[in-house]
This record gives sequence, structure tokens and C-alpha cells, in this order.
Amino acid sequence: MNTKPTRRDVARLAGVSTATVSNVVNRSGKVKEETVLRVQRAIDRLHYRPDMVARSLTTGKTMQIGIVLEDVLNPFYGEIVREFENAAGERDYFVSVCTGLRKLDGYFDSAVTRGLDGIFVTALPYKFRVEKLYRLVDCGVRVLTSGNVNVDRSRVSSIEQDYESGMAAAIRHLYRLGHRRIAYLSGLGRSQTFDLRCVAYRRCAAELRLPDAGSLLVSGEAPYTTNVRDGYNCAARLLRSGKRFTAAVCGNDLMAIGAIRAFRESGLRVPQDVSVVGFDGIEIGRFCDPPLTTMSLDKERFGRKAFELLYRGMACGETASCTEGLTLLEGGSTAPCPSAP
Amino acid sequence: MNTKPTRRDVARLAGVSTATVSNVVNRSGKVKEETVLRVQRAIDRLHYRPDMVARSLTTGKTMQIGIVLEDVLNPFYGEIVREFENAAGERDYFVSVCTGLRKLDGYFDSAVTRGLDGIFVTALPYKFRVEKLYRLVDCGVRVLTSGNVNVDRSRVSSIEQDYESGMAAAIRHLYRLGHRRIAYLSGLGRSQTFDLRCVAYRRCAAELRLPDAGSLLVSGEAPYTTNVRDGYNCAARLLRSGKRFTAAVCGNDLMAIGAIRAFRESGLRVPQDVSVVGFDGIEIGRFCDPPLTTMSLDKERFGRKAFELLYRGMACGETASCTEGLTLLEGGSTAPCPSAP
DNA sequence: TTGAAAGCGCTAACAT
DNA sequence: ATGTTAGCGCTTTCAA
Repeated sequence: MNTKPTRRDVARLAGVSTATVSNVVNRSGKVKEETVLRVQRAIDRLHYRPDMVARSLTTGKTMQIGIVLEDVLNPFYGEIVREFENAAGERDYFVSVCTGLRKLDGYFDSAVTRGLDGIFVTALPYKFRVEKLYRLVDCGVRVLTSGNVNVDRSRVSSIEQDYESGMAAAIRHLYRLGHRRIAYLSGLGRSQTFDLRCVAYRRCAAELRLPDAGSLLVSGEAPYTTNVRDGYNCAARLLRSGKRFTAAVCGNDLMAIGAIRAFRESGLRVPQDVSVVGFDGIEIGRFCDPPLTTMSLDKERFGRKAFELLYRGMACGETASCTEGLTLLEGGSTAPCPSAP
Repeated sequence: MNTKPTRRDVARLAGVSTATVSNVVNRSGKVKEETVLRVQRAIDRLHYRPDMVARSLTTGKTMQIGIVLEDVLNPFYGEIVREFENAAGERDYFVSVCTGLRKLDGYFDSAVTRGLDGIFVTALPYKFRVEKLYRLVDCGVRVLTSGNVNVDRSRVSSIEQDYESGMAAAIRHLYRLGHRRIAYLSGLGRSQTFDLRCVAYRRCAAELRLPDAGSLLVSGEAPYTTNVRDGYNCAARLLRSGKRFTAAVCGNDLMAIGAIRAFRESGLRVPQDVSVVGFDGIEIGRFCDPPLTTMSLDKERFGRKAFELLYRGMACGETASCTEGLTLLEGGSTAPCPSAP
């Protein structure tokens, strides 16, 4: 009971060679029907299951993929992982989710020593140096990244959200409601070029001549996480700054939830006094009070596409990139500007 | 650049045998200082990293642990995973988080074929049959489980939350506030013996002679998930039933958030008209409106303890069990009963 | 159509 | 203190 049968046991029981068993297991097709049946029976009787470790050693492939998340605590990533995993499963890949709560270097090292065939890194470049990704590629691990727009796309595949258009749409939405003093609670570093939301925010602010945009852009503090508490903190900092504003776009829905809390605590009503827009479109946002208005990503599509991109890399050795669009999902956290012009 | 060096390359460069390299890598201590240095240098020069796949094949251990979550979308599990992973890392284990969004059988099969040394299963027994766990053990995978109180503890280790005392404390808290008509939004199956919260709810209701407790126990529907939407649905069902109630205990914080939304939509104010208590103590609950009152688990401690339990199994072959207590965390979702006696 | 045998990179006796 | 060597379970030519 306590001994896993090996391919030898099967061969012996079926009265064939180990090579034949291999051919049956791997459906190579060059085994006589009758023999296949005999081997199959032996496999069933012994409950034989091939040892992936040994197989990996010979084939050089582990059929295992890692996925490193920026933040497991954000259900946004969970929703992406689901479809990624489904798609991977259809091709017999085993996916290991790495929570991103530990040092990322450990994951990268593991990816190499454990021979992962590929790795999907959604972490922001605060936690690691992009060069690390190239090293992975050099070590035979195909890489797909998200959130690192400045990566060398000839070596690494990438999948991004269309944050630029997304931010533009968010601001346009608020603008139409009469808002002019629109803050952006980024939570990230001030001078980050990789946050396309930030880039777009500045551009839109300039184009629409929004007042005070410079000082209504609230960055975070190292280590630049973007969870509920960070949203709360950013909002609190904005309030303390004394700058007037009637709307706030938040880097993600979690931050939006935190920001709303901060606004409430200081006596501001959402959306009557201040409108809030998030990013991501996580389900919990629909149940908050008020339900979040957000720039929503089709997370299932994103997850599946991500796997396909990575798979292309693993199977054909080619890198590829794509960008997924965002849609405005209206909730109750936005309303006409109280002091509309 | 694209070729991973093997232990042979290191041996050649250092002018020693492959066995010596092994001894250096594994710090066996029986290599002369000077040789160690020489080998070390060779390792550094070549950027040599041992191949875990090959190592696993010889040692029969993969130093890899799986952790199957009931629901990755619930940050509760993320918080547990963090410390589990930290603890595991200290002992050089690599942990693969399985999201529990797919069929669990696939994970179990993988655990065997991939030779995982251990697996931590927090999934509720809806998704799989407990016998599967024993099969894993028979195949050499040590198992730690949570949420399956009826498991054979001589074969499988287990770690549980003290849901019985927790529920009792929740009800006592509400009782002191004057509540008598207290609902329990379980979301799980009606006749489940594994939900100790349910057991305790019935017992407390009987002891305190709470009216209508039988019909205020709201179960869920297959597949018995317990997320925000489920909380919303359970609350909606409770409202539709027309039964009077002034307080609701929810199976977890996510459900509590969903329930609050449902109450609000039907014109009930929380906590003025109805008090709500959750379980888990997730961070986001502190930022909701109102902040959740909840029976909180020390999730870091839980995660670390979980690893230790599993480690004991993997290292010494012994099974062990423990139960972690819950603490009442007062938020703003509970208040004195409006119609206090 | 099937079998024999040579590895994959590593560890762990056993020799030296 | 270091080297030699026999596997671990599997795949994959190459022969039969």
C-alpha cells in the first residue's frame, strides 16, 4: 500500500519491456492494440502513475508553471489566476501560485533550480529588478510579465491592461459629471514611469486644464503596496494637504474602499461630496457601500490570454505581447459634482 | 549563457570529484576548508545551482509542499498563506498554492505524481471525499487538513479554529446587547456535522432559549461557497422568509459584507436595525461601512502553526492536531437591540 | 511492434 | 579527506 509502483512493476506484470510501457503511457501510437490493453490493465491493477520527477529529469521539462502575484490579498489576482489555471490545466501544466508576500528572489531562484518551464510575474518592479527576468530566460525559464511596461519584449512576453485609455475614460466620466478637481491616489512612487495610469492622468489633466492636478496626485510610501490600508492612508494624506477636490480616482478597487472610509471618517459623504472611481472591477466592490464605480478588466479573459502568451513562449520559443482594454462599470460611488460649474 | 552548468562542470573546474562538490553544496562538513573554498569559487564562477529535479529523484524528497485553499478570493486565506510560506521557507521548502478554483482531484493527483512531500488542505469536504486524503498518505504525501473535523487523526494531521467557542462568544456578545432573535447565515449545507459553528449555534440557542433559532439558521445552496455574494443571497433569503430577527452571525467576514448590503437594500440600517457579526477578522472588514464586528483568528500564528504540524509529519512521520482560539473584535456592526427587553 | 541500454543530474554507500 | 560507482524512474535512440 505504501509503495508507489514503478514502470518496471507494470512491465513485469504485463510481460513487456519498460519501453513499451512508456509508449503506452505516452500514447505514442506505435504499440499493438492488444499490448496496449494488456499494459493498460496492469497499470490499472497496480494504480500506477508516472513519476513526474523522473520524467522531468529525462525530458528537461517539468510541465510546471509559476505565477508570482503582486498581492494575494487582492481578489483581483485570484480571479485572474482561476482562468490561467484552467487554461494551463487543459495543456497538462501544473501551476504553482507564489503569493508575493515573501522576497521575490526566492521564487526566481526556485524557478531555476526547480526547472519551471515558465513563470508569469505580475509583481510591480519595486520588489525586484527587471534584469532578474532576463536571467530567468537565460536559464531556460520562459517569462511572461505584467505591470512592467519597460521590459525588453524581445526576451520576455508581456500582457498589460490598457491603463492609459482606462484612466482617460475615468477622468472623462468624472469630467462629464462636472468634476474638475480630480485627485489620483496612486499609492506608488512619485516618479514611476511604469504606471501608465499616472502618465495618462497627467496628460488628461493638462488637456482638460484640470486645476491643481500636480498636487492632487498622491503617491504612496515604500514599499509601495496598494491595499485597502494604503488607499486609506493616501486619502488621509490628501485630506491633510488641505487641497480642494471633488473626486478621486484610485489605483485599484481595494484602495478605493480604503479611501472611501477615510473620506467618511472626515465627514465627507460619498458620492454626494466626493466621487470615487477605482480600477479592477473586483466583485466585492459591487457589495460595498456605495457600490464602486470602477474601470473594470475582464479578468477571466486576461488570465486565459496570459497563459496562451506564455504557452507560445514555452512551445515555440517566441515572445509576444498584448494589451487588454478596460470598461467603465458604473456603481454608486460617483455623482455629479456638488459645485458644478 | 543558455546552458545550465552541472555538478560535473564544477568538479572539473575545481579539480575535484562530483561527490566532493555534492558534499560542499550540502554542507556535509567533511570537506577540507581549502577544498571547500576552491569548489565554492568554481560554483560562483559558473553560477552553478543544483538541479532540484535530479536531487529529488535520488533523495525521494522534493522539498515542495502544496496548499489547497478553499477560496483564494477570500483574503483570509492569503493572510494564512503568508506565514505558512515564511515558516516553510526557513526550512527550505517551496510551497505551491493551489487556488481551489479547479477540481481538487487534479491537485491530489499532482501531489502524488509530482512527489510533493506534504500538502495542506483547507478545503471544505464538499469539493472532495475525505478518503482521498488517506490515499495521499498511502502514496507518501503527508497531509494536514483544516475544516474537516471528522478526519481520522491517526493518519492525517489537522488544525482547526475553535469555532464552537467562537460562535458561543458571538452569540453571548449579541445576547448581552439585548438580542434574542439571532440568525446564523451559514451558507453551508443544512445537515453538515463538520460546521462546528452550526453545532454551537444550535446548542447556544437552546441554552439561552432564543426564539425561532431553527428557522433563523440559513443554509446555502450547492456548491456551498461562502463569498460576498453568498452572504448577500443568504440574507436576502432570510428577509424573504419574513422571520423577525435583530441580529445575524455570518459564516465569515465576506459573507457579512454581502449580508450588510442585502439588509441595506431592504431599508434596514446596520447596526441600528440589525447587528451583524462575522468570522475571520480580515483587514478589509475594518474599512467597511460599518467596520465589522467579528470573531477574529490570529492568522499568522495559524499559518505558522500549520506548517509546524505538517513539518512534524514530514520529518518524524507523526501526526498531530491543534485548535486555535478566536477573539471578539468589536467593530461598528453591532449595537444594542432596538427592541431590547 | 517490441526490447535493450544509455543517459538525465544528483546522492550515498563504499573504497581509497 | 576525497574519489568511484551504482542507482533513482523515466525517455529515447538503436537493434532486433
